[in-house]
Amino acid sequence: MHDSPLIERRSLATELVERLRGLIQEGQLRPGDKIVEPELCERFGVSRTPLREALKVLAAEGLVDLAPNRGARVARISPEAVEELFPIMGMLEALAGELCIERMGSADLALLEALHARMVAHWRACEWVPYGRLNRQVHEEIFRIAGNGALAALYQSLLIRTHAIRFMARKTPERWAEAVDDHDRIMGALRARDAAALNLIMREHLRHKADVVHEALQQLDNG
Amino acid sequence: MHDSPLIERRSLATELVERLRGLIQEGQLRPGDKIVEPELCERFGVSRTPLREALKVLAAEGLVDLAPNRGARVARISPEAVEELFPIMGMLEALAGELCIERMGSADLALLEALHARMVAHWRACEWVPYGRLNRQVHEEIFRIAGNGALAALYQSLLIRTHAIRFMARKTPERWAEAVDDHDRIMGALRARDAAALNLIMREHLRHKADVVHEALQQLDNG
DNA sequence: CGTTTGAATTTTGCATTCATTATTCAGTTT
DNA sequence: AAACTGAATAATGAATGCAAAATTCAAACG
Repeated sequence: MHDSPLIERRSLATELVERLRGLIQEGQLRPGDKIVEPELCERFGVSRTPLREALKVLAAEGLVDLAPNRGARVARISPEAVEELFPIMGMLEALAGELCIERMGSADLALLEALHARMVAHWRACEWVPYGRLNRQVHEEIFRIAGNGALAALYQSLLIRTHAIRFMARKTPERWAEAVDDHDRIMGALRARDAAALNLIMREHLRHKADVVHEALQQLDNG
Repeated sequence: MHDSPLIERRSLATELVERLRGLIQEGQLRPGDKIVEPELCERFGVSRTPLREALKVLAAEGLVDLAPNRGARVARISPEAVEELFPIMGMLEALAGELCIERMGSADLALLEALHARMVAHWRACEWVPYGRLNRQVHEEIFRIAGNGALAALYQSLLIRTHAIRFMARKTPERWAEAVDDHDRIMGALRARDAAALNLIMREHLRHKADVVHEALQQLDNG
C-alpha cells in the first residue's frame, strides 16, 4: 500500500477560526474591537453560519467575548487576568522543562544550544524582531521535545490569549537582559539535566514576563 | 437604586453546551457514541443551527470529536491521552495548593479539615458514593481558596475530559487506601503551610490517579 | 458465499430567511 | 443646550432550505 498523505478537508468554520486567530494575533483585530458579523462575512466571502460557529469556538478559547444579543468583541486582557494566567503558564512551562529533560537526546540539546546562541547574538546586536522569533523557537522546541501534545496545545492557547498584551509590552533594556539571563539559566539546567532547578527557573521566568506586562499596563494608564 | 439581580439571558447554544456536557458526564452519551444532529434536535426541540454551534464548542473543549462531513462522536480517551493529561492536572493542582497555602485563613483550613474528616469517615464505612462526593468537594474547595478563576476553569475542563474514564475505573481497596493516604498528607502539608511538600504530594496524587485509570483500561482490554 | 457496485436514503455544511433585540438619530420637552 | 422619547435602521439568534457528501442496502458479479 502506498502511503499517500491524507487529503485534508476542512470546514469553513475551522478555516475561519484560524484566520480570525491570525487576525487577532497580528493585531488587525485589536482587543476591545467590536466584531460585526456581516462585515467579516463580506470580507471572507462566507455566510454568517460558519462565521458564528467560529466565533463560538474563539469565545470558548477565551479570545473573544460574546454578549447575548450584543455581538462579539475581541477579548481584552486585564491585569487581573495576567495575574491569573501567567502562573499557570509558568507551571506548564515547568512541566514541559521536566519532560524535556527526561526525553531529550544529545541532538535535541545541541539544537537548543544553537537556537539559544543565535538568540543571544541578536540580543547583543539589539535586534528586536529576530530575537523575539528565536526566543519563541526555543520555547516551542522545549515543548516539542517534551512530547506532550495536550500540554503544548494548552500552552499555545494561553499564549495566544496573552499575546495581545505582550504585543504592546516594550521591554526595558534591564528587563531584556533579565530575560536573556533567565534563558542562560534555563540552558544551564537543561545541560545539567537538573529538573528541580529548571522547574524553579521556568516559573521565575514567567513571573518576570508577568512583571513586564504589568509595567506596560502601568505605562498605558499613566501615559 | 435597588440592586436587583441581572436578568440572565442565555442563547440556546450556550444552554445546549451545558446540557450536552451534562449528558456526557452522567454517561447518557458515552465515549465513542455517534451524535446524530436531527436526533438531538428532536430531543431538545431546537433546530440544528444552535446545536451545531454547541458541538463546535464542545469539540474545542475536547469533549467531542468532529470529523468533516462525518459528524460528531463523543471523544474517546486513550491511554496516551491519560498519560498526557494527568501530569498537567497534577501541575494545576500543585499550583492551586500553593496559592491555597498563600491565601488560606483559619476558617478555610477548618472547613477543609471538616470535609476531610467526613471523607475519611465514609471511607472507613466503605461508602463509595459519598466518599467520592467529599473527595471532589475537598479539591473544589482548594481551588476556591486559591482564588484563581482561570486555573479552576482550566482544571475543570480537564476533569470533564477525563471524567468518562474515571467513571468506569473502579478503585481496588489498596488504591482507595492510597488515595486516602494522599489526602492525609495533603492535609498535613496544608496545616504546615509547606508549599514545596504540597507541590510534590499533589503531583504524586495525580500520578496515582493516572495509575488507577491505567489499571482500569488494562482490565477492559483483558476482560 | 464473500465482494463489489450503485441507486436510495440519510446526514452534513452552508446559505438564506424570518423574528427579536439593540442601536441610531431626529424630534420633542424641559 | 441637555435629556428624554420613539420611530427607523441595523445587528443578532434561530429556523428553514438546499446542495454535496456519506452511509446503507440490495442486486449483480466473481
